[in-house]
Amino acid sequence: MAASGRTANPEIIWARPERAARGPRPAHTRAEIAAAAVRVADAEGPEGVSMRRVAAETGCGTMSLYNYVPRKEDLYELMVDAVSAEYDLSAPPSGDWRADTLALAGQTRALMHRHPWLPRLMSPAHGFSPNALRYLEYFLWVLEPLDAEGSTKMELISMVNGVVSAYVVNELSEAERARTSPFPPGQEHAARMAHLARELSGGAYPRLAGVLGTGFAAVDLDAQFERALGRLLDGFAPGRAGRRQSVSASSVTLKENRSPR
Amino acid sequence: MAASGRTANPEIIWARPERAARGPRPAHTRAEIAAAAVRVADAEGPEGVSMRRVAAETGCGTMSLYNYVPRKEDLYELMVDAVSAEYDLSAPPSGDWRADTLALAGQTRALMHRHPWLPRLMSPAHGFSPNALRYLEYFLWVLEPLDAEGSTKMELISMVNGVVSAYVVNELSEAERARTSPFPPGQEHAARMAHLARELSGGAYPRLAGVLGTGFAAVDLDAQFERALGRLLDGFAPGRAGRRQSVSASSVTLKENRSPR
DNA sequence: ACCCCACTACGTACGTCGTACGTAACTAGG
DNA sequence: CCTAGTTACGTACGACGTACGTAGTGGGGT
Repeated sequence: MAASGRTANPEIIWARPERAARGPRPAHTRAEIAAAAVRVADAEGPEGVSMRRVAAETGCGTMSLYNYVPRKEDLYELMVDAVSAEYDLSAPPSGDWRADTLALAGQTRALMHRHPWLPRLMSPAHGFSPNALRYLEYFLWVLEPLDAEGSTKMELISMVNGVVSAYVVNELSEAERARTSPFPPGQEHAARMAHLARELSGGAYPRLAGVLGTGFAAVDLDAQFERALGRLLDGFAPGRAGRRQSVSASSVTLKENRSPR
Repeated sequence: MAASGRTANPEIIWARPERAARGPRPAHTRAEIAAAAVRVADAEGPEGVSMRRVAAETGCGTMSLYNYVPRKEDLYELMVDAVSAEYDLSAPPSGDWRADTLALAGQTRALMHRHPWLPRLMSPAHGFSPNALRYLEYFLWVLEPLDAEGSTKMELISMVNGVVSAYVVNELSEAERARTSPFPPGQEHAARMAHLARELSGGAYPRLAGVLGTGFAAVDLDAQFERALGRLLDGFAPGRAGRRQSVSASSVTLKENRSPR
């Protein structure tokens, strides 16, 4: 009969014990495999993370990996959890939830710079890994001085992480594209810019041409990041909590144009 | 000798003419192929979009696709541009940049609900497609009443799109996971919830347990979406433009912990 | 102490993917 | 009209995720 490891249980990987009660002791650990996968992704990008490659990096046969990781998607989950251990959550919150949140966001940004594959491999469903729980708990601790409902706090956390992720993806997009591109470095970007200049010179996009024409001379990315996030947090600051009534009147709700699919 | 279509030019697909000067007239158009790919992605998800599948849907041989699309990544670009044509940008801005921006964000959200693969396939590098330029131009038109620098406006656009994308990914994550999961519907989610409950009952995450324990009874997603975005826009509203000085003092900058890679 | 069997390790194999390349048919510019 | 550049597409290659079979291993029940 098939071994229990083969029967496809819809189990979360974190619910499955690392070591089975019976049988020989595994030659590797989850942490080892996660570290190997992270090493591969750091060095070769997320597209380099294949079961064969990670198995080779771990030092075991390809199919042996499936004893530790039932599906490749779970390997991603292991990877995200592994790098999430890099969060430094040792210092207790200062009491200034705004500053602490910005510091946390800064850590997330740094994490994503160290592991550029993180935004692509992270998914909202990864919220149950040990380090994700640790991170969430700490974030809620940071937000304790904030006078808001629990659901609002969770919303804030999601928004902050979403914004950080979006911001970093923008920051890294050119580098990522250059890394993936099969052409000499810079050539693709040059072709893009040439095309953009050609389009803008046609006069069909006057406002865009005006904005892009003035140039983006050496913006301070760190300052821009803080400014953008600070604006988001301002929206959560008490005292200005009220939604402006002029909004919901004119904005489009989704109900009327949701697809029937 | 190799045909020019084969030599790998780092050209942007939008810079390459749809119809070559010489040779027989192509049997299909870019729009046809993009529509076919969108049809496949809508019906089977982004992982169903293979060159073979799209070629079959288009009604041509697999390798004939490469006459229209040099690489698969360019097919993604075609798809994103194709659905971006669904934006209704006919009405001139009302003069209320805040309301108009929320309406635009609502359109983006609706678009992503109709095409759930959009957030995953969209990349910041897709900003040069015809419909992306049209969208950007319109957005800048909407923002004309806002007294801010061009770079700030571009920042706002990026942030809004980032937040909308992050929000929708969160909204759709459970449905997407159910669609991808090889297990009976709901079973995976149930297993996740059971695991979460088990973890929380251990007492290691008291704040998280408190927040999640109160339950999220039937939140109004539309209202939540508007509230979240409204908060973001509040940060851009003039009169409160100044960054709070307490911020940059205590927040973590990236310079000190950027990886040398 | 022993045995049994769940479990580990891993080689082989299948179907699918992106796409390089060769060839035949076709069509506009000289 | 010729001919060169282009379209159409079949074949083929290497890499992927992973189902499955088999051999070996070691801990719990007797």
